[in-house]
Amino acid sequence: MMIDVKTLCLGVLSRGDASGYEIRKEFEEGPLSHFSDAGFGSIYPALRRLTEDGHIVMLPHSGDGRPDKKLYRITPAGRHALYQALTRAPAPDKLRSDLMFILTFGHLLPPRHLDRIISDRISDYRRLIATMEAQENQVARTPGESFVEGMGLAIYRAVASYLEDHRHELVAAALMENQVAE
Amino acid sequence: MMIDVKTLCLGVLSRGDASGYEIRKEFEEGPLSHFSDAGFGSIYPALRRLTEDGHIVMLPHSGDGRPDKKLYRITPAGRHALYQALTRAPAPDKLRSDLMFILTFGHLLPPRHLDRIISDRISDYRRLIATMEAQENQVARTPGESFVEGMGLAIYRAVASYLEDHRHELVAAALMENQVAE
DNA sequence: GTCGTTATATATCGAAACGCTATATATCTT
DNA sequence: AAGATATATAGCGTTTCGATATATAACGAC
Repeated sequence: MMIDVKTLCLGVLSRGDASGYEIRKEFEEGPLSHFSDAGFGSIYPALRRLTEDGHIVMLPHSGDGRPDKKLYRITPAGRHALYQALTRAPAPDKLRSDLMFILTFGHLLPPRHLDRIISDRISDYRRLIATMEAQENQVARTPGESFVEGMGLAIYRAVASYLEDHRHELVAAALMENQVAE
Repeated sequence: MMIDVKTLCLGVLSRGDASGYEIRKEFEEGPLSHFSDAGFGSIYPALRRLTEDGHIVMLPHSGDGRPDKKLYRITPAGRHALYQALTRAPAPDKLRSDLMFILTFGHLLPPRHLDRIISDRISDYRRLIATMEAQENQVARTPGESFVEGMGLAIYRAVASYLEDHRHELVAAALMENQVAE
């Protein structure tokens, strides 16, 4: 059974107080962004449930900045719940990939479309890899964060390289299928 | 916006008639298993919606075997809907990984637990890679299927190799953290 | 200073999916 | 024959998704 959004939020809050919006930002840009995702529609209900569970508390308003901003802090009970989750056996990873689904039928598609989506995805990954490499020694990271950042990089490199090395095979199959159809 | 379970089912049915259970089996064992997943709780409602949409039809009972078995067939309208989805730009891939979440905090965990979950995951991947490699020339595949199978293999190899090459770094950090705590 | 744009911030909603359970039939093994 | 496993459909409460709504603060251009 996979780690749920409540636990993901506890993970973010274990590193410091945060608002719902800031937690969402962590999922988009922080160390968690490579392997987690959660939208507002799940974060806010999760924060409410965590508050009811006593795993987090909402801090009193600081009086400066945004009057509507709610800051949350993890409690000792929340740290314990997080630790329980971290010392359990991990569920298998789950990947959802439109690209791979589309490429399964790639030989049946217009070669131009096929070539475009592969090119675009290679560009996306190469850009992301360059950004991560540029940040590699600029950002303070824990050993764990460095480890998974490296792991994410290894995955992105493998995918980009595979697409670069093998794209011509699939595009050729699409061209041949195209000729057979004519 | 990601490809939904309806479209995934159309993809399976585009290769031949199938029951709900058989579609689920494709997500578990077939070419789709590396990058898609859908449980019965989403497949059956999706099949019902696809039937209402006119994208699939339920075949008359064959009279032999299971009396409760419902076989579905894709319609021309269903093929068109699938084609529309396949010629759209793919959404970014989404990975959910308990392992990477746990490893983010790995240096804070008991080194024995850490070592165990990494070892287990390496074994899982090495076993999966061996199975895929053994099947590589035994199973009839379309060019698209071969392409994404190779892509899946490249990812699994990258992850297994990274874990093998770098595990000692994280375990050492956990041991040091352990000593500091004592 | 004003106005428009962008960022920050919380919350909600309908639809879809998740994870599990229930029930039933067929097939296989002992 | 009995028990275990595989095949088969379906449902259910909970969670998540993806989008939208509303509001305030900050920023940039003029």
